Amino acid sequence: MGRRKVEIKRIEDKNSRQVTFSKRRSGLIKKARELSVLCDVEIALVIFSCRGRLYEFSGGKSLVKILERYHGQESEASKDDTEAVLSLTELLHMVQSRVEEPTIEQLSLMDLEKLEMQLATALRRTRARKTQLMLETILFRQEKEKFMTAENELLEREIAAMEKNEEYRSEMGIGLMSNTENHRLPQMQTLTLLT
Amino acid sequence: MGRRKVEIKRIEDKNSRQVTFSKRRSGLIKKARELSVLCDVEIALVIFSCRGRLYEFSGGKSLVKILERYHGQESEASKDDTEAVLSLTELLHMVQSRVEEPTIEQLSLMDLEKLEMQLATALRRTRARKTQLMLETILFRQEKEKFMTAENELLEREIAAMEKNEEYRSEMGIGLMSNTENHRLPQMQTLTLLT
DNA sequence: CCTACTATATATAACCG
DNA sequence: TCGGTTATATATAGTAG
Repeated sequence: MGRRKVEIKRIEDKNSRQVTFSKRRSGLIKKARELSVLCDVEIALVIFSCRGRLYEFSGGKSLVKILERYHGQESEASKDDTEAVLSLTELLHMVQSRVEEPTIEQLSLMDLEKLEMQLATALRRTRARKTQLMLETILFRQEKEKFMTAENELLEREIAAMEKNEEYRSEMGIGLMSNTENHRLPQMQTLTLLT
Repeated sequence: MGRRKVEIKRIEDKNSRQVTFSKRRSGLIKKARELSVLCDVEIALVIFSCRGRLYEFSGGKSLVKILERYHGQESEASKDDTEAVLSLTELLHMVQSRVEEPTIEQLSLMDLEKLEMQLATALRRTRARKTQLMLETILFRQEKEKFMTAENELLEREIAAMEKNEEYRSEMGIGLMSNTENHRLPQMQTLTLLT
């Protein structure tokens, strides 16, 4: 639809390719909007120009909402993370707001990708850090437990030795003896139950 | 562009809305394809019909590839999860293969969403379970530590008492007397119950 | 639900400032 | 690079089968 028919193949002339891109892009977005309104359907349209910029249209709900149907409750799932976690949804919101910001409208895809990368890295680090912290805590407590167990045994042996002395010295041997089991056993039972 | 001009607002007649949807949808997809070819750009177009089906077009790379630009290394980041985690990318692959499967081409959006929900739920459960396990381990070790600290103190007191006795008896040359078990044992039981 | 047919509305290629 | 004009190509609303 123009002065002459055009073949559908890559336009080699850089200039007219850019012009055509600009015109047809707005046309496509217009038609997408019309379809979504006329037929009450959800449409997500994302266009990455080869040299940097991102254009999008989303009908009905926001692009984020529509794309969320792909993730299900991805963002819900990350709510229980200890530290604030940037979900994909939030990332999209950030990207979107940046794109819609008139003053940064010229923000290149490269910039957006850099931003993305940073956010993803931050997220990965946060999660890794959380895991590491929990592991460290567990390992530390394991070590501490080992140490205290050894200490306990030592103390108990000491007591046993003293009791031996006691017995030896007292003719009757008044009963201090069996008490070591009394606190060891509950401990063992507790361990067994909880482990 | 038809026999008469149409207002861009929701078509109330269900039948003609469906007809219009069918016609304009193919038109929109055609135009998206043309734009992507003519101008050598990547385009992702996703259409959710309100009653069930999903249509899509993606120019250049696959829809998955294009949408991946939104996630960056999201799937990379989840690799360190304990159990196998279905990334959005994998989910998209699944959805796409289902959609492209000729025999299941009639798979409804409801079915796809059910599938999604299941995957997301599984993922959420896996993560929650992992967190819970780690927390439980930490709490258990905290309690155990408290218990052992108390026990150590008691044993130390016992030793101190016995040493006192020792001294006393050494001086006076008299046999042993008090035992501290009477205090110690109830205390131990309480601790055991609390642990 | 398509397919086909038109009449008409729209989109846009080439051109211009 | 942008916005407007115009001639033409395309899309599609209404209709029938």
